[in-house]
Amino acid sequence: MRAVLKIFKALSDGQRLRILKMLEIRPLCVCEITDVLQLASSTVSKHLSILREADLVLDDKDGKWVNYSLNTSAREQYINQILPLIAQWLPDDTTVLRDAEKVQAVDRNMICGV
Amino acid sequence: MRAVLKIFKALSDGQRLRILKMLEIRPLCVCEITDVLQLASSTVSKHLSILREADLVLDDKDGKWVNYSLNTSAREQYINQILPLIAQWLPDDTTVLRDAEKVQAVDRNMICGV
DNA sequence: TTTATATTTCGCCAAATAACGAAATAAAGG
DNA sequence: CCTTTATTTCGTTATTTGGCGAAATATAAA
Repeated sequence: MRAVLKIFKALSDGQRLRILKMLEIRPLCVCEITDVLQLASSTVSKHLSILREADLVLDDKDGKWVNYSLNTSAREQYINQILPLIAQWLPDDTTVLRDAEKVQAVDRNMICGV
Repeated sequence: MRAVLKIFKALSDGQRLRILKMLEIRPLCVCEITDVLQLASSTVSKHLSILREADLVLDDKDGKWVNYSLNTSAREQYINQILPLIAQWLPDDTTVLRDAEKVQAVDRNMICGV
């Protein structure tokens, strides 16, 4: 039950849901997500660690950046079953749509280290 | 996003997950659930109201009892999609199994108003 | 009508959580 | 090596949440 609870707790926050919906578009680094959510980078980092601990996302180090992506082929069935559900949810949510536009436009070389 | 968040928040508590798994067996009244979870009835009532607000369960008044049941045919797709997932999860969880045994044995006429 | 029972609501307290900024860590580039 | 940049960790604070018991509500039974 611990694993399931970790997943639902990870999913029970608006900012983290927004992050997951953004990662459906493409992998993102912390500062790109920070730019969209308009939160402190330490806060975004914490959210991402909660998503990672729940196995919902993967982190790949790429030089000074850490790319986060959806864990679309997890060992756990929970993840494999719930991520597709979320992927088809909220297609018309205004916040999600606005975030998606921002993700399209964002370039880590421009926005990181302003 | 509010509706989805409400659902995930409702699912992100161990006691409420236990309640949902118990309701997979059969509808239950508050005092039956209270007997299994060993919490104050006011606490159980609060948990049930959170599950109801999320549309995960229905409440049917039956005399002095209120029967709670899974909302297996909800209007919202979220509920229709997530309840079947949960139904196939945690089949071997020791707490869930122990709760299930207790649900089989419990009789509201015996345990309510001890 | 009075009493008993089931449930909900309310007020309170302790623990968990989300947010921030500052400091620590790690890698890139001059 | 030294500086810059991206990220994480830590300490603090405000808010939320889960728990309880007492009081309120509603129905059944006597």
